[in-house]
Amino acid sequence: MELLKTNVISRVEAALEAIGGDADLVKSLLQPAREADQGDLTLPCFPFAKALKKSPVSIAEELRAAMENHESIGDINAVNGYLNIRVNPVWLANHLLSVGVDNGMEKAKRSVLIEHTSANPNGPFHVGRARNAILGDTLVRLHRLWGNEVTAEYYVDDMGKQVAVLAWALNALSRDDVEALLEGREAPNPLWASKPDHQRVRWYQAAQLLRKESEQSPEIEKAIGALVHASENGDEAVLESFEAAYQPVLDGMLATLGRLGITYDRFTKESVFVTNGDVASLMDELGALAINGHAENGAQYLDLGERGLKGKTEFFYRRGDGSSLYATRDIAYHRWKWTQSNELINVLGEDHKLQAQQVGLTLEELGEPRPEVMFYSFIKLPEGKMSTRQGNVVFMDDLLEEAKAQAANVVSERRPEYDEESVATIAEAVGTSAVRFNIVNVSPEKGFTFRWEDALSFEAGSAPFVMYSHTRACSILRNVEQHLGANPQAPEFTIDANMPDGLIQLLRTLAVHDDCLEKVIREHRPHLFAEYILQLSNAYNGFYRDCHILDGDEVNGFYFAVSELARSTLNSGMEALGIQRLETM
RNA sequence: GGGCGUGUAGCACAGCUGGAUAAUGCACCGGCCUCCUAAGCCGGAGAUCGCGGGUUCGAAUCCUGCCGCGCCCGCCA
Repeated sequence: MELLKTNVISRVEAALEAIGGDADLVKSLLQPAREADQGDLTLPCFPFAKALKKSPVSIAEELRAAMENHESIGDINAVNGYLNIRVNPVWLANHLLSVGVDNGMEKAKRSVLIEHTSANPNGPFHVGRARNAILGDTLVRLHRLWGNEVTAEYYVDDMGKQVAVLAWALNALSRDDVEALLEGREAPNPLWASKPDHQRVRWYQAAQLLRKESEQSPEIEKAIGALVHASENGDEAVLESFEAAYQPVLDGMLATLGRLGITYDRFTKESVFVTNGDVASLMDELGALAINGHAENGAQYLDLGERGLKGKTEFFYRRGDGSSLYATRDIAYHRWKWTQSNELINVLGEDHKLQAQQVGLTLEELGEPRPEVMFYSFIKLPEGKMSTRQGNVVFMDDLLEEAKAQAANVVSERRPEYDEESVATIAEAVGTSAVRFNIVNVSPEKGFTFRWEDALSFEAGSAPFVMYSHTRACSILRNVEQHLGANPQAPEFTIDANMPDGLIQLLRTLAVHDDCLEKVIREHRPHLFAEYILQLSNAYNGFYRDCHILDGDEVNGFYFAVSELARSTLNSGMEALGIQRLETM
């Protein structure tokens, strides 16, 4: 609890000095107490034992006696060698209700460019890719909650083999060809018959099969290779045909993402950096570097071993035929990004770790900073890795549809009085929120296996739990407004020093909102904020249990003010996590 | 083989810039709707923190060795 710490640190330091200890250690040692029932802040006294030649237990006791009081301090105790400080709930309530949860903290607003998703537009958005989009979008929202200006950017891979395959297939294969080739595979879901991403992926999959199995494969490879080559040399006509092939697919993917509340401020096409000459001049610059090397066929690389890269140290950026590689274009893209913003964050799968390092080291070699990266592990199916190519996927469209259907079952079971339309609205909100939450809730670097029963969990520890607490708060607001009738002014109140546990617990939870958010922003770890919002919901439920805002004819103004603060904090936190905020459910 | 990551109750997952009794959810056992939405609340049971060494007053957390799992090690994207 930074709020309490800033208020009491000088007293702790003074007390320590008074008994002869090293006060410089307090800053790093004074920390949030793990045993929450003991206090909000704790100072372990073990490190002082040697210098003072006393036991930690007696040092803690002496400190407790030497501590000068402060209005923010509720009580102080010394247990097992720890000096524990508990916040004064009345002071805290006053502070939060006048200043708000951001503690009046000085925040330097930054401008941040976050690139995420950037999936190849060759088929419907599937769950394997979802972690990137959901983590990225959540990071964008969290930065906005903190007050930063954010540009969310999608880097469109509009050249290279994947798009070339799609473009070739749409041109060379008839619908009958495609269906004949894919015979025996699972039939497409008729629900998405009119969605172009679901249609066109059939051509892509058929082409991949042909490339692998057909006897005419060499010719196909040649045709596709020619397209790739042309695109990489900036052939406008080919690039246009590529765009015609992938754009409807991308639109379909974006429709799916939109259903999850994920949107982008800008789309930047990879090919731009080829056609505008940035890539060519970049390659010239790289060629002049001291660590540049030439292969026999004229290909060029940087030897990044000199810059600390381990393993294979040669990083190729130019092919023998003079064309660029994906990573080369990525470097050009990053140089451009640095002209757009002074803070860059990329969301990347763990398979990009090596390349991100190569790109980062090369940027440094060029005198540019390297971007920050949030890496995540892939979502796998119990049967193994997902792949559009092999048709071994769970499409996000299907997951969301299933989530909605299952949520609708729950809603109509619990609220038989709701009409069909309300059920559908609630089910959509619950379904999409639950899917998002179950993905942000786990730390990105942890491997993740997709299981339907987890993705569709609607109970405590999931999005609906949070949504439910929020609707309770909304319901209270409605009831109070109704009660106040023609006189809608918020009731005046005095803060009653006699506070139930649930109330104190809620205030303490509200007080650490910004501690958590600050850390989450600094370390790119959205799951910690998801956990915080869960705690806040839980604390609200405890408050709801202990504090009746409407008691007979009376509105308890103090409780109502706390409820409203919790409601708005939940509301903004849910927005940051992409959880829908329903007023009834 | 090398690099990076990961291993915590039956399952899932938090804690990892060292600090008290390892948090939470599911599943399991028991209790709570004449009272602001029970998608909730209260209580119980369940953990050799992968294994071995080391550093420390103190190790899930740091160091080291081993084992399992994942990703990467293309003039692909």
